[in-house]
Amino acid sequence: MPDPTHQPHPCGSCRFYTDSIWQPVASGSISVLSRGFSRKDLRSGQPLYHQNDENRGVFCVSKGLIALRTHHLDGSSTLLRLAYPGEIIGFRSFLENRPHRTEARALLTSRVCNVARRDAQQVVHGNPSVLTRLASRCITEIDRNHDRIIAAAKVPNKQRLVDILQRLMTAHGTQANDHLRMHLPLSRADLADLLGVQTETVSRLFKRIQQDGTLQVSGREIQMPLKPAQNRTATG
Amino acid sequence: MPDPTHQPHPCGSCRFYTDSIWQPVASGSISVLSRGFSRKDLRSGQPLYHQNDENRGVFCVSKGLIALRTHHLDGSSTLLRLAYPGEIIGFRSFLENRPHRTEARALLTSRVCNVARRDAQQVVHGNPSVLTRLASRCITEIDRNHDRIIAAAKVPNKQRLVDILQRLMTAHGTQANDHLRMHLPLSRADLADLLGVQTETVSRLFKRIQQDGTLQVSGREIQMPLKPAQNRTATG
DNA sequence: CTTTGTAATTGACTGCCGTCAATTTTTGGC
DNA sequence: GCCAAAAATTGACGGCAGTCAATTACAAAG
Repeated sequence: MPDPTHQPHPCGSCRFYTDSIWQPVASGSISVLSRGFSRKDLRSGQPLYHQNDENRGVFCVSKGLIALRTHHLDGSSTLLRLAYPGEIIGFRSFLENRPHRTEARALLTSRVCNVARRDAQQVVHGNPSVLTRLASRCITEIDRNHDRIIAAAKVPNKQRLVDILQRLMTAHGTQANDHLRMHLPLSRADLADLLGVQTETVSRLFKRIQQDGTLQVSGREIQMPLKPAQNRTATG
Repeated sequence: MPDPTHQPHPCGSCRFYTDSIWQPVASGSISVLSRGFSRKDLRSGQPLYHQNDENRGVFCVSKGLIALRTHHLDGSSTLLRLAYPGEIIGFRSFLENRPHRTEARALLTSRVCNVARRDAQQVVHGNPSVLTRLASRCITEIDRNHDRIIAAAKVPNKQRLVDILQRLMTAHGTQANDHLRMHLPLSRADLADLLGVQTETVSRLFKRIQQDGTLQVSGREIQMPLKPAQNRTATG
């Protein structure tokens, strides 16, 4: 921008700009935002932060897929959340000023935007609407968790696995002929941690799903018919 | 009123005052708070609000026990949360300006304080610290949900039931000799909804727990040894 | 005190999942 | 292309939970 008094909003060109937690913001805060703003590209498998790390601000997933995972004392872990593009992560430790309780790790080549902690705090203090939007994201997370608790209690594991795969397929699948294809970004162990079962069970679930004809699996390659014959869903 | 310029804080005499979301607040907001403030006593089984009801403000449990439950289309339900004294409820629909997604119902004779929606909104707008405290409660709820998701995946149902009973015992049990006693405020169906199992399973879990000697059950009367000898080996 | 409906328990049976163990397949480095 | 390590699958078996059904215990109303 030629005019330094009118810096562009760092999220201005993002496809999630309208839903950004950093928008709207007083014009004076734009420079603070820009100062703390940075992008980070992650390769698949690369960690963004570790459990117990100090918070370094709020992160926003711009591209890819991030797994939020807690490690337990017995060495096992639970995959608490898959963060899709447009979602923010690290907000709990940011708001509560505490270390991260989960590890964040890219499952795909990903891009994550960050506003450094101090600057983010300054923007929040100067713009109550940002806090309102942060609270809104917290509530979205609560709703997500409620859905998961309900699903764990009411939905058979087979269907829960299909639901996870469909969500992933929607976000990261590619259309080929009359099928959707995807290279599964999660290991069997990850899926097991997500479902709360053992990896052997995930293998058996895959076998049963495949026998139903819902989808075809070969290692991490997954293919499903375009018209979701499963479930409800209005077919044209 | 003796001195209208120095109204007392409506939560001032509450034992949870120091953790109140309505504190601290600008002195000018006290009168708004007081205007919207009300107490409500509930008998056991009495609903505070229903699923899909419009939000009427933020509620704070002062005494008793409130169950937050969602009803599903198939007629079943899930008990998403037990709200203990000091905790707030209804904050999601308040912050998001949407109908309640859960039903709130007293499981014990309870007292609930309320700040009416309009007045609560006014106080929030005038006092950013209130929003910070609300966000903090949201995060507490997220943490609770995470704990529950992890427990559902990692902890056997028998132990989960014991954990629930111990929490209830701590909050509502009475000491008698070397035992803690409690009249269970939840039905078997409620416990089943909380664990995500069937009522028959809850019955069988109770039988197994009793055989272990962890506690004694007779209908809704529960008794457990004062020294928490459960887990691991029996006491010598 | 009885009645009547609801809540809770018990039994029988089936099926899914955990566990242990043994392969087989895939992956990453050379 | 080969090798070692990791990931995934398969099999066998036991146990816990779901389901259906029947019975018993409890509680509110007359």
